Amino acid sequence: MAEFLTGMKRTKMCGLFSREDEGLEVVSMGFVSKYRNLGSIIFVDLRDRTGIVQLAFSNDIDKGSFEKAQTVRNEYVLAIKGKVSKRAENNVNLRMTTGEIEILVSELRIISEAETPPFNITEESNVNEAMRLKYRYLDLRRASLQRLIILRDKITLATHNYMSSKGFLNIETPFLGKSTPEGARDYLVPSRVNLDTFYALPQSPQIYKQLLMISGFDRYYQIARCFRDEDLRANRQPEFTQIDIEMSYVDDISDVMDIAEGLIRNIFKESIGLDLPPRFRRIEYKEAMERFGSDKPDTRFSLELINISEILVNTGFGAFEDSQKEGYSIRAININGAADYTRKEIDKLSIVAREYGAKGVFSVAFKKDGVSSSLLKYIDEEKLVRIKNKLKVNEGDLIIIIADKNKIVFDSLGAIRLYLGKTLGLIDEKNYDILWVTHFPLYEYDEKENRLAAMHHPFTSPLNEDLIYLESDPLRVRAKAYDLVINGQEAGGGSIRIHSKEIQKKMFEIIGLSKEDILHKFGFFVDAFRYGVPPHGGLAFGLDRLVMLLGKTENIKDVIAFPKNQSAQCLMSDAPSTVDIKQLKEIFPNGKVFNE
RNA sequence: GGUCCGGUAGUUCAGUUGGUUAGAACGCUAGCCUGUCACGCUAGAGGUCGAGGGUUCGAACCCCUUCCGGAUCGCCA
Repeated sequence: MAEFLTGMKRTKMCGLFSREDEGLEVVSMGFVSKYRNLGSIIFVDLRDRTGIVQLAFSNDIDKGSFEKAQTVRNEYVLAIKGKVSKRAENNVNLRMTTGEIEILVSELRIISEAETPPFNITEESNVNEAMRLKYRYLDLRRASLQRLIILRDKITLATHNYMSSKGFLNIETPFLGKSTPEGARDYLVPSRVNLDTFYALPQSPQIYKQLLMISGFDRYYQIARCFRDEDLRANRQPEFTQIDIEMSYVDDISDVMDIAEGLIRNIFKESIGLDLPPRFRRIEYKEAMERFGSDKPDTRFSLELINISEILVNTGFGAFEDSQKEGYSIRAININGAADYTRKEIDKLSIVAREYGAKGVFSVAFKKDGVSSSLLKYIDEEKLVRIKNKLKVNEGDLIIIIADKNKIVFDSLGAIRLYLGKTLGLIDEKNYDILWVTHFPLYEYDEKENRLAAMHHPFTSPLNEDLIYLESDPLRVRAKAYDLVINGQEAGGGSIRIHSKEIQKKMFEIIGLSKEDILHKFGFFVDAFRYGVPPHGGLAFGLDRLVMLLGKTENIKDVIAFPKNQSAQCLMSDAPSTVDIKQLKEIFPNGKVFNE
């Protein structure tokens, strides 16, 4: 039978006991983490979120609690009264922070019994993720997960403190909003009061925060939940959290980046005690793509891409012929000391490349006894020397070449670079590599829709000096946009926004929105621009990704208390689920869900 | 939507050129044990081999279908 706490007040949490408590009468509470019955003495590891303390029960200390302790099992919830005692020297456990003491129990209350859990709640247990998600509340008892949830709290607290200290107001924006089907799919919520109409859950508070600037709040931030109905990944959930920031009277990207740097520095300091440099490196988008094949480069290792189009043009080799065309190129990386790679190892790189649309890779191995490559027929000695010089090749090196459209070359060679960085152990996992990527293109070409699309979002301001190309050569226009990249992951990004109604109108036109589209989707937003708009800008950090980076985990589920699985289901509560027909009839009384 | 990997005891896994009664570790139950901390020792319980169909004298193993999970590409303004 479960007992009550009545009269017992906890004096200290389990993991906080130390030698200084020796001799004190204490009250402690927690879960049974481990139970060791040695016959005439019983040890229990009592666990709470701060750690573990060892309890000792024996006839010599208290007969009643000793007998009761014999019925205790793992995961029981206990409350105990006892005396902190220093352990004999040969019984000290140096692996526990509380290992120098134990509590000799004089009163035991079994507050709650527990059935045997469906899996072992230990750090070593390596359990199927579906099982862990079904019993999420048990999985969360593990210290390694609690550590991440606690880290998340430190990060949000550091955020609130810093933003408040810089004069930013924490303002909430609606969950129930208007569907704006640019970009990701919206989660829709039917309205019962207004038949046949729908709210959409926000993909981000973007429009609201810009309206807050138009309202004159000047500096806003919010730790905001966002929703996107897209397919999931190891680092993507249908609902996720952003640290969302917007500020007025800014024009230059540095105005926002300075605040963001301060925030990130404060977060690192407060959460893991790490001092970051006073300035983060900056690299322009074009350079990031050319050197690393990525707009979120992992610069913890080199292995950079080199453009060799110029050398291999006019070789007469079919696969290289396109490289003369606009938007095509031939690029290579030099893998030091890899000349003796087997066919299989090179094939593996080819497979990586093909995932990103490349047809395959060409290799040139500079072996001791000569150069080996399927391209030798097409490359004469002079070209070979030029390649060697450009890629700084030494004997024993292997170069990998990809020729295709720029996007494919960057994506596939960039992926090979990352693959090699990981598998060859070129990455120092202890370090944090932080940099800004700036000067993104304002537009990209959407081949499927056959139109221009905003690379960031359609409220992003063009660079002043590129405004002249807005109509004549829009793909040449760069944006006042910036991404913060940490260890090759996009931690956050933002931009200076358009504050001119003329440019905003032009922007909508260029991405192919008709007058009706603009009115229907963004009418209220365009209206607001008629009544005075302070120049403004901001950015958003992915909170979940920040916790992942600082907590050194690769799985976003580890940093969210109750995450969804890859099919966007909650295996614990079984959401989403069908609903009662009564509920449906209230929302769709005519049985009409859509008309075409 | 495509591709790849996986599903055997409560958990993590082993197990096929198709052949008696499907194993191990941890966990669980019972007994013993006064210094354990991955306690130890002894004994025991526990399985529709994801599901359905097929091939075969015989299927965890081979074939087909299907369900479930994970990774990844597309997608994620």
